[in-house]
Formats: sequence, structure tokens, C-alpha cells
Amino acid sequence: MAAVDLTTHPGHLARRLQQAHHLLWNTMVSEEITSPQFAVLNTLVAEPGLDQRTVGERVGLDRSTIAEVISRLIRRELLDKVRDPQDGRRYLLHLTDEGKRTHRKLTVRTARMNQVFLGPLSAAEQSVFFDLIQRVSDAAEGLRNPAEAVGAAGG
Amino acid sequence: MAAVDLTTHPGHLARRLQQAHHLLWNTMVSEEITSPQFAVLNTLVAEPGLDQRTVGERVGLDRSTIAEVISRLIRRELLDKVRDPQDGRRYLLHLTDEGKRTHRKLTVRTARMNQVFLGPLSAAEQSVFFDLIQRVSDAAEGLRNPAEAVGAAGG
DNA sequence: AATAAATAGTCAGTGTCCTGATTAATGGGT
DNA sequence: ACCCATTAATCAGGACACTGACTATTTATT
Repeated sequence: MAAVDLTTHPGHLARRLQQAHHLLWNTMVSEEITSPQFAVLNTLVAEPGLDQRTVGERVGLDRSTIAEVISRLIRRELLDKVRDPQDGRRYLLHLTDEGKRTHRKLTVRTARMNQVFLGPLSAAEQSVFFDLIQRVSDAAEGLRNPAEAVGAAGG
Repeated sequence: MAAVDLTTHPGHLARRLQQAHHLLWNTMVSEEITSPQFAVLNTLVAEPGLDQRTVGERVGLDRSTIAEVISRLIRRELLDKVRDPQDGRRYLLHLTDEGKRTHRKLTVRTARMNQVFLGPLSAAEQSVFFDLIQRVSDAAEGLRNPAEAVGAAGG
């Protein structure tokens, strides 16, 4: 019986947390637009005309995934994609009016959902929640390119 | 500019956390066996002969997903699936010898990975990390079947 | 025993998410 | 101007994860 208790496995916890979020998102925000899709819309509200790769970087998606997400948003006519005349490799992205409307609507619902989602935690605990998750994620991502972020004990 | 700061969105954080974990898992544990697959193996070490649905419940996967994961484990010959003679709907699951070996091997690596993953947090912070994530996840899942868990303000 | 409700599993469809290989365009070095 | 490394995007392939519809079996009801 060398079985492990999964509740002490951060990977398992992370997966459950995302599933819980997905559930709440579907019921309280939208069944059409997903959370990553909203993140893309949100990024383009803040910085219109960004290229695909940079949007992916902002929301934390690799080139392949961001391409799929964007193609779905274009199919729904929430987004426009135009070749950059300055750089023929890039596509520049802009929200359509419908995209802006959708973003506004979902922003309100998302705020409500986050309140419910974080409801079980006190305000202080919510800060800790953000801080801990962010520190763990940042550290793990830092291990990806050890040369860039770290400055000590270079092997 | 009604754009939102994604770092205060638990859904975004949850996704990043899982991505970070996925990255570390791939480099430190296995490129063949995934974290959910390991969770299934682990469950069947603790409780051999469980049926598919119950395994899914233990590791937090719905019937469709657990079916796919299990079919992959069977294809890799880490698992056996036999009809329950008592109940013709069920399949009973058992690890093969190879499955047990794989579980033992990955258990060691997983422990190492978890140490690295949680490295940025003190022991006290790690407890808080587990507690907060679990409370949020449990609460959100509780909203799924309101009749069962909750006892107040029934609409 | 026939019917109905519940349950286990499958299947179709959609949407993340990743890696690795490929294509097209840019820009530096010679 | 030509070669080459870099970079943006696509494509193929695989894995998770959900919902909703379906099949087969069991169990409860009548």
C-alpha cells in the first residue's frame, strides 16, 4: 500500500480548482465564451492592435493554443485580424463592436462570479491566496529558462 | 478602458498554476504518464478492483474523461478491465505488474517534484496553500448540488 | 412479469493545452 | 545581393475536460 494522499498533491489541487472555476463560469458567466477567450478580449481592450503572439504571452497561452482561441473568436465575429503592413509575419488584432459589447457584459458577470468563487475566504485570505499561487507559478515558470531569471549557482 | 487586471482573477491564476505544474511534471516526473493518469494508478493501488465511475469520483474526473484516461492506461498495459460478474454494467479495474512498477517509480519522482514545486513556500505557507485551494474548490463544487450540501435559504 | 427509474459506460461534439515540424517573412552579416 | 538566424503563424498529433445523447444492465414499482 504505497498509495499517496492526493489532497497533498498540488497538481491535483490545481486541477480541481480549475474544474471548480469552470463549473462556476459556465453557470454564472457564459456557456458560449470561455474564460481564456474572455482573457483575450480583455487584453485587446487594454491594448488594441496587439499581435497574436503577444496576446498569447499576456494571457499565458502558447502559439498553438492562442491561434485556436483567436480563430474561434473570429468565427464568432468578436475579433478582427489584419496583416501588419510593417511586418508581413504578424497579424494585428482588434475587437469588433460586438466584441466590445461582449467584453463589457462579461466583465460585470465575471466580477460577480469571482465574489462567489472567493466567498469562502476572508479578504485577508484572498490576498494570501493570490500571493501563494502567484509565487508558486512564477517560480515554476522561472525554471523553464534558468539562464534568464536566475542569477546564482549557474551550472 | 474597462480592462481588468487578470492577476486578480482566480480562474486565470488557477490556469497558470496548472500550466506551471504541467511543465514541471513533464521535466521531472514523466513525459509518458500524465498527472491524472498517475492519480488513477494511485487510486487503484489503494483500492484494487474499483469500478470506473468510482475511480473517476476519487480523482475528480467525469465519466467521459475517466473512460479516455483508462483506455490509454489499458493500451499501455498498466491496467486490466474485467466485467463485474455481480453487475453487468460495471467494469472492475486492476493494476498489472507493470502498472504497479510504474506507480512505484513515479511516486518517488512525484514527491521530488512536489518539493520543488512548493519550494518557494515555507512549511506553514504550504499548509495554508492546501487549505485555501481546497476550501474554494469544495465550496464551488457544493454549488453544483445545492439541495444536498446546503441547508439554508432554499429558493 | 411488465414497466419505469436509476445507473455504468460509450459516443459525438466542442474547447483548452502542449510539443515538434513546417512555412513565410524579416533582418543581420558578409 | 545572398545566406542565415530569428521570428510569427500554421499544422499534425496527442491528452485532458466538459455536456448531452445514447445503450445496456440492474433495481424498484406495480
